[in-house]
Parts: sequence; C-alpha cells; structure tokens
Amino acid sequence: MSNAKIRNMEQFAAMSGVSRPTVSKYFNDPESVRKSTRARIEDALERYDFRPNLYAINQNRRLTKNVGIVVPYVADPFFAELARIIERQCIDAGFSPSTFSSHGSPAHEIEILDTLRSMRPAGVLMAPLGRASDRAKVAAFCNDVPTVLFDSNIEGVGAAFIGSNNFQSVPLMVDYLCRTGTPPCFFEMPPVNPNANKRRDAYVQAMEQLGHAPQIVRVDGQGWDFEGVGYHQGGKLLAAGGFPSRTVLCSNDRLAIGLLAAAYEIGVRVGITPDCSLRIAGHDDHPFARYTCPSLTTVSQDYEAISRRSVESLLRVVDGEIVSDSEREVLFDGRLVMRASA
Amino acid sequence: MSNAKIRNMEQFAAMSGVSRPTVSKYFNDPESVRKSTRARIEDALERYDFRPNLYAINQNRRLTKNVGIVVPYVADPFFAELARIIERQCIDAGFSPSTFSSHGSPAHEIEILDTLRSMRPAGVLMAPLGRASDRAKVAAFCNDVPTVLFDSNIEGVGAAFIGSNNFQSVPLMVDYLCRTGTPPCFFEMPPVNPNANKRRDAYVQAMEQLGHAPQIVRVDGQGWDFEGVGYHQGGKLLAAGGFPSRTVLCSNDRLAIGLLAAAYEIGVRVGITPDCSLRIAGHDDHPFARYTCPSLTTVSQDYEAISRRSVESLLRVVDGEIVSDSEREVLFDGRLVMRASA
DNA sequence: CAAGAAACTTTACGCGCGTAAAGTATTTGT
DNA sequence: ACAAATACTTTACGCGCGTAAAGTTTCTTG
Repeated sequence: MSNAKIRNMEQFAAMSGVSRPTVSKYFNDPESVRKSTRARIEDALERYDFRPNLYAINQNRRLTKNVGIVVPYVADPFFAELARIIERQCIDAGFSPSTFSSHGSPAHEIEILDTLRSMRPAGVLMAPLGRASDRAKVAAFCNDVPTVLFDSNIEGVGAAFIGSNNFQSVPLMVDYLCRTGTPPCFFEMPPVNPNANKRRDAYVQAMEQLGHAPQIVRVDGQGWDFEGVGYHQGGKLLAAGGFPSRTVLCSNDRLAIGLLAAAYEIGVRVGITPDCSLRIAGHDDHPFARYTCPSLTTVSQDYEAISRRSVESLLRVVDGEIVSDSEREVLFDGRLVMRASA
Repeated sequence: MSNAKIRNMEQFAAMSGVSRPTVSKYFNDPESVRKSTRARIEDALERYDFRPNLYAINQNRRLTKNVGIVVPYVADPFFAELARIIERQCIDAGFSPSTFSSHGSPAHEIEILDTLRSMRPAGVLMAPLGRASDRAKVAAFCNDVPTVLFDSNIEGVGAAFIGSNNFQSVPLMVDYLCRTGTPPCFFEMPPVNPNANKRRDAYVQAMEQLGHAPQIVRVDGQGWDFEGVGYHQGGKLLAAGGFPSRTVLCSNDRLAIGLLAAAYEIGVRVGITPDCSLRIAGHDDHPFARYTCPSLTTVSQDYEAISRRSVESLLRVVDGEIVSDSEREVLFDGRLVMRASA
C-alpha cells in the first residue's frame, strides 16, 4: 500500500491506467467493465486506497443507493433486531442503509422524514409509530419517496405493508391457553399502534369462537415504557385481585415482562405447573423473553421473513415494478413458543 | 404553502428577494444575517419548503456538520440508550449524527470506519468493541478524524476517553456485599473489552483490601450473547454447586440476567432475604435490571454524564482545542443501586 | 449629517463525480 | 480475416452549493 494519497477519481484513474469515466463505471457496477480492465483497477485499489467522494457521487446520480430505515424505538431490542437484519439485507443488495429511531415521538418521526428527503434515498423502510404518526405528512412523504411500511400499518399509505398476522397469531395463543387451562383475559394499555388494536379484536373473535366470554383489562399509560406500565399498573391490579382470569394474555412481551416482575415481587407464583396461581403469555418473542422468570410463553414473529420480504418489496418498487394487490399487504404467521409462564 | 417546487438555492433566493450567497450564509448560521434579512428568508421558507441539497453542501465545506456514533452492539439496550442520549446532544449542538452498530464484529467495525471516512465527519464518538478491535486500523482512523472513545478504552488511541470508573464502582459494590453478607465471588466470561478485565482486577484489589480471598469464576463463551452465557454456563455451575460463594458479583448486568433466569429454573432462591440461598449482583444498571426477578442490585453508570462529556470533549477537539492531560481520560463514578437480588 | 462599519449583491470559480456524445481500440463471430 | 459488436478514451458539460473578492447599500455612532 503506497502512502501517496489519492485526492480524486481523476488521479486514481491515472494511477490505474484507465480513463476516469471507466473507473466511474467500475464503481457503479464492477461487472460492467471488461475483466482485464477490472483487474487493473482492482490492482490499483490495492496499492492506493481510494473511495469515491460520497457527496459528489450522490449529487449527480438520479437516484442514490441510499436506503432509509425508520423504527419507532431502537432501544426496544425487538426493533433493534429487526433493524439489524434489514440493514444486512440492504447491504447485500448493494445499498447503503441509514437507520433512524423516532424515539416514540411523532414530531421526531416527521423530522426524520425531512432529513431522509434531503438524502434523496432510493427508498425507505419504515415502521411507523402508528396511531400517533402524523398521517398526512407521512402520506405526503410516501408519495414522493418509494416507501414500504413494516410492523405497523397506516392504512392506505406506502407502497406495501409487511407485518405479522395478528388474526392468526392471537387465536393460536388463545386456543393454546384455553386447551391448557382457564381461558385468558386480555391485558392491554391504550394502543400506540394498530397492532395492539388488532390483537384485542383478534382476541375477542377467538374467544367468542371458542364459546368463551372475552374479558379485556385496560390500564392507563402512554408512550413506550411498556415494562413500566406492566409493572406498576399490572402490579396494582394483582394486589387488588383485579384480573378477571387466572390466565393473562398481554398485548406484547414487554408488557408481560413488567407484569412478571410485579407478580414476582408480590409473591404470586406464575407458570403452567399446578402450584402456580397465574399464567402469563405475551406476543412477539422479544429477545429477552427467553430470560424472564419464568420464561415467557409467547408467539414469535418471523423477524427474518418480515425483514426479507420488506426489503424485497422495496427493491421491486424502486425498480419501478407495480405491486399487485395481493402483494400490497403481506402478513406472516406467528409460531407458538411454549415456555414456562403459560 | 405554495405548490411551486423550488429546485435549488438560486431559485429560492430569487423568491425570497435575497442574494444566493446571503441565503447560503443564513443556512450556515441564521444569526449571521441582519434581522430584516432573516425575516425575509424565513418568510419565504414558510411559503416554499426548501432545504439545501445535502450533498452539494458537504462537497464543498471544509468540514461537514456530520458526527459519527459507533457502538459495538445496538441491540443491547445499554448502548441503544447511550446512543440515543448522544444523538440528542449532537443535534442540540447543531450537528447531524449518524449511528452505526458494529454488531460485535471487528471486521464490521472497520467497515463502519471506512464508511465514516467517506462521510468526512467533523468528528466521531466511538465505543469500540475493545480487545477484538483491529487496534492499528482504529488508531489510523483516529489519526485522520477527531475521535473520542467512550465506554471502552483502547489505550493510547483517540483524542480522549470517557467512561466509568471501575476502580470506584466495583469496590463500592464489593464493600456493600461484604457488609451485608458473604463476600462475593466474581463471575465472568472471557472479556470482550477492557472493562471486564478492569472490573476483575478492581474486584481482586477490593477483596484483598477487605482481607478476603478473591475468588474468580470464569466460564467459556464468546461474542455478545451475555445472557446466553450467564444462563447456560451459570446454570451448569449452579446445578453442580460450582460457585465458591453464596454471593455472586457478575461482570455485567446482562450476564446477571442470564444467571438469574438459570437460578429461577433450577429453583435456587435468589435475594437478600434470609430465606434465599444465593445473592446476585450486576454492573451497569441496564434498562431491564429493574424488571428482573428478583430485581437486580447493581451499580449504575452515569449515562447522562458520560454522553454529555463525550460530546463536549469531541466538540472541543473539533474546534481545535488541545485536550489537557487531565481531560484525556475522564471517568465517572458509579452509584450503588440496591434492589432485591443482593 | 457625515463617516465608518456592517451587511449585502454581483460575479466568478471550484469541488468531484455522473453522464452523454463522438471517436478509437479491442474482442467476437463466421 | 473481416465486419459487427463491444468496450474503451477523450472531451465536455452540469449538478448545487461553498467561498472569495470587489463593489454597493444600509445601518450605526457621535
């Protein structure tokens, strides 16, 4: 590796004995130049490390190779994991992903979209905040930039939506819980996104189908501190004997994690074994669900499938393909994960 | 808001009745233009939404307003939280942060630095992987780009290091544990970063100072799946009665979370109360430490102080200030968080 | 109200690369 | 071996903005 610093593509082209436009072509697609030429360029690349100026590249390209990824809350390992997988898929497809977190704030979500707009990305993968999102502004953005929504849908917005099928996963869990013990009540907080609502509706449907009376327990709480709400509000209810059933289905794992902690402290034994007085189930298969006490019975979302399909859809939209109606909304089934809590 | 789309600063300047260079000046610092001029520009900004082209801006500026943030593993809520706070601080200071996660891979860490280099950032805040990091390449990067390390140090690399004072926090915990029960053994896995090593050394020192024999329990395991190692390896040890003390100090909270789960399943009662046979303590005050069963006694790192000081240091370096020797390494004290597990 | 300072306008250049057109060299197929 | 196809070189322009210099207007101060 020579120490001589290369300042631009012009100089690098000179060193590799190839013209600048050809070098430019190489960087846009190494396969597009003759093998012998490629060899000369790659030879030079080993001698002088040179990377084309990021800003000069994107200034002139009609479409950048950037992809924006927006998640509502990256401190939630569920989204961190989803973002990680999506990032890798984008890189493999030759794009440069940038991940942003709305941190639970609709205003920040819009700011991110503004920032993204100025990055002129080829496309955007977005898990919106949901009900809190500024629908009009998000829709306007999706109108300008190819955008695929995932995890949480905003009806009629974006080129496609990829998520999990709550109307399959929740009944699956309800069925399991009814087969193995007392029919569950449904524990929820005011929904921050449509998933929570759908899960409640799916719960009600499933219970009625099985001939049981649905019982909803809703507690106060807002924002994204699900564990906190589960712990404090759930704890209050537990202490007052407030759950209408000995089986509690939580609208997501994080709520369940909080509730489990509360139950532990109060001394309520949770689990599926006969010596336990309460069963708790979650939804999502959160990365930590394996390590709760007791370990959390839940429904896993297919992270890999959701992220893979999201990226695929986006790339198709970017390539100008029309999304067929059947592809506009793709829902993946959940898988029952039987652990110790229910 | 008019529908007429503005294509560039030239057009926008025309609409606002101000010359382009003045508009440029405004965007670089709104305070640098006369109040009346500012009013005209901001008036136009309300009528036509215009944002200067990101790429054209950065192509010509000597120094961009970008700041890179690199963490070893963003799916770890500890780092997600740290990154979140740092991001906000950067934005408040007028910079554009971009966060990257090494996902535990040294190769990926270097790739990120390469990407960052091509972003020509004003500065970089980096929590390196630690021992696994490619020291030479990281050092070379820090030579070219103003970089402040945080959380985990690489001796002699970077303009400054901000972290927590393991030689205060660990003795604090050891002292507490000795006062309240059996002196602790130290539970660790092969260290992925220098913190783990320092904590072990600090543990040994503290124990000797108090006149106790230090007892290290090291288990196999690599990578960043701390909970998994704590659960599997810790569980094996528990089942075999392998811990030399009834009090276990884990080198971090995530290891403790895994160990707690294992103890729960085996039926070992963990806690500070007399009916318990094991005490477990952690280190970091991980966001989930509040919700373990029992809740985890730990030492909190001062997230806010660490991130604030990191950003301050970086901005000073970017401004060309010399870092005094006393500022080259800043360590914040930990705070004892007494919960139920020890 | 004059004079100096401050803020502005005009003009001009350059950043590094994408990209298109036209001409030259190399490869391919028969 | 020759024509056609392909890949390359040369030349040239433009993207949108930072930035500098020189000239003009507006503000400040006594």
